[in-house]
Amino acid sequence: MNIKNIYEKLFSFYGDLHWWPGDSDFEVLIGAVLTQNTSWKNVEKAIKSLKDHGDLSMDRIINMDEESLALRIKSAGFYNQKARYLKGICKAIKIKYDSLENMKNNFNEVYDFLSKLNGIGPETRDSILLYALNYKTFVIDKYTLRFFSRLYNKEFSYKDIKENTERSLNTIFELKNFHAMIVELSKDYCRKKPLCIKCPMNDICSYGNNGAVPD
DNA sequence: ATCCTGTTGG
DNA sequence: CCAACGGGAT
Repeated sequence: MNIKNIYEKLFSFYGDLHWWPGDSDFEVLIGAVLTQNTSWKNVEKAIKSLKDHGDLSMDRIINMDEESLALRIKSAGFYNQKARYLKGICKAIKIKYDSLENMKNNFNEVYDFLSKLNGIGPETRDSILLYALNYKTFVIDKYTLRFFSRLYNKEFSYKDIKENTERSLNTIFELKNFHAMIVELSKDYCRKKPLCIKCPMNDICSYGNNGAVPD
């Protein structure tokens, strides 16, 4: 079973999940930070709150004082540090690139740039690269590692899965939708306490076939 | 290993 | 009531 087959099997169950919703690349970037350890519903509220009081632009985040920004994004949790992160990230982008459009032509440089920013770890970085900047890169989160380790009954590294997936899937759409489908599967079935019996991947999963699981 | 924190679902 | 949440920093 290779990555492409896993993708197809998931796709026949979930189809196109339309990730990531957002009216602009910048909104996607903001959402990537806001959603850290937070459900997407609460991020939507935060973004709506921002939009209700002005347009969502880099300059506005930079010029907004940190406390009122924190208040606007309160529903997303961790609002003090996220407000600080967002301002710092926007300032750094403004200084080095001026706009997100100017970040779309140099993967290695942008990858290193994002990696150094406070508030952007591996998953947020990869999400921004894939969903906001449209680079052909795969997002690995803790769901992805758990999913693959159960599927093959083997521990994989971040690099293992990332390189293998980027080799096997050819389009940006597939990379976007693969991550989306793994997240949905992990919330619906491949949870910490998994629901293997009803899981659409059960018949090819080593963990599901050993299945010490509820009905 | 702990802190950051509001919201929702079971 | 508690667990979980498209994590990251120290």
